Amino acid sequence: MSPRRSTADAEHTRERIIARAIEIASVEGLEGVSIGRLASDVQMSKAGVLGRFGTKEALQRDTLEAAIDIFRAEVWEPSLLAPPGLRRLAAICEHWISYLERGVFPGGCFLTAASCEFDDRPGPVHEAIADAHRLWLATLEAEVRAAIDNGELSRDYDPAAVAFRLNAYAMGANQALQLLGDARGAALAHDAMREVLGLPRPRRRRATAKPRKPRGAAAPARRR
Amino acid sequence: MSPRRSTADAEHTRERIIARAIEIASVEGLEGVSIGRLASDVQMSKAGVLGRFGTKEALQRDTLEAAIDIFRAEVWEPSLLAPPGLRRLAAICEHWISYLERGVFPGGCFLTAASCEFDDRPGPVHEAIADAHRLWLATLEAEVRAAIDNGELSRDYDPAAVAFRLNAYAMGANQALQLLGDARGAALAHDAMREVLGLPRPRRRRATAKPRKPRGAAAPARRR
DNA sequence: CCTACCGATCGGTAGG
DNA sequence: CCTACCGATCGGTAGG
Repeated sequence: MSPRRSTADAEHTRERIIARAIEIASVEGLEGVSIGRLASDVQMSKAGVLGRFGTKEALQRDTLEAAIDIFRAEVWEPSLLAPPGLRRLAAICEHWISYLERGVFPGGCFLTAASCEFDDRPGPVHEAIADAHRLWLATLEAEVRAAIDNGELSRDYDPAAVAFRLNAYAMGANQALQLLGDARGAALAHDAMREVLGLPRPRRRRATAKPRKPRGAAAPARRR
Repeated sequence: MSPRRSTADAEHTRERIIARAIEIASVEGLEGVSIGRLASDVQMSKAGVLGRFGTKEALQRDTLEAAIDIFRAEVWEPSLLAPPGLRRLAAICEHWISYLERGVFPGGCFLTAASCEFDDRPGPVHEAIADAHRLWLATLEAEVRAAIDNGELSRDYDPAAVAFRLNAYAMGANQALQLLGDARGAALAHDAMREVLGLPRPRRRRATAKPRKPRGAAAPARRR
């Protein structure tokens, strides 16, 4: 056999395990990923699966990390094509809504689900989720500050308030789409995100059939 | 023994089981409520616990229903003292934030947790959660319509958009408080809720130490 | 990576 | 409401 075969195969096997774990966890939760079921799904023995990670908790951490990588690749990285500040924030919102609408994870936003599941369970998985969330909020806040420095947003805007609201709208959209199966959630969140950023409403998306009024003024998330 | 004793005891026992199930479920999720653990916690046999409900799923439904009753008693019922429309909406927001801040459930908002846990698991528990969420959104929308009819809000306000945003802010506050342990989430949500309703900022709550600017204009959640 | 196994716990049932 | 039990599955280990 080729000298690299076992290493390459091992990496491939690991990726297959993680990919399946992400699918299961996005629907059943990270705690719902059981080693026996995972082994049967990827046609391996339990010991074979567990051997890659050591413990279930390590498997959960690696699964979470891979899911965060997907979120980053879907929402953050494509937004780097836009310049820092308001245009990048607008790009993030577009990609974020698209990520939720397309159902990148079968069970809806993985990070929201993991956040709810582990918000009161102490331990390394909780810490990893909280760190990822804090990092994302800080990233959004940094872009708001850049927009202020660019003169695109008034100095009255509070970066923490804007980040809080954008994140809240994304969670609301995820709930509408996943729990209620209500596609209007994406448009409601999209409108709200653009309003928080003081951006005009874009060409109409699929939304309610209600009569439209002229658009309102931007909604400032001001400092207190 | 008194003729009513067994019935009263049975009811009391049932309440003890449900009360414990709510505590467990708010931290570990509804799926994390196991009959054996519940039995041990309330000092009964597994068969004794299960006999009350028949199946685990029925126990989950009854636990959910009891949690919804608590939410209603904490947030909705005290708001009925305010007249329909804007003043009732303001009261709902106050009680909602207070409910989240006080940690009425040990694991944070039970309904948000259950919504995340069951958003992609079909079945009667999913339906019960979705029904409860739809009812709550419809309740908020009805109050927005009343506020419009009262002339307290402009006809440009979209009731569905307002309800969506209020709910999103509550979820954001819950995440900040539970996942991050960040008490500022309550003030951020409170400010955002009042802004959506066009209400002035109230006397300062415990919030950030940042310098304050004069308050901004109300944030209209207008029809498209 | 495998087979074979560990003790613990799961939801649920039989029989009283 | 109890004891006693069912088959299934859990996370994890021994030994190779």
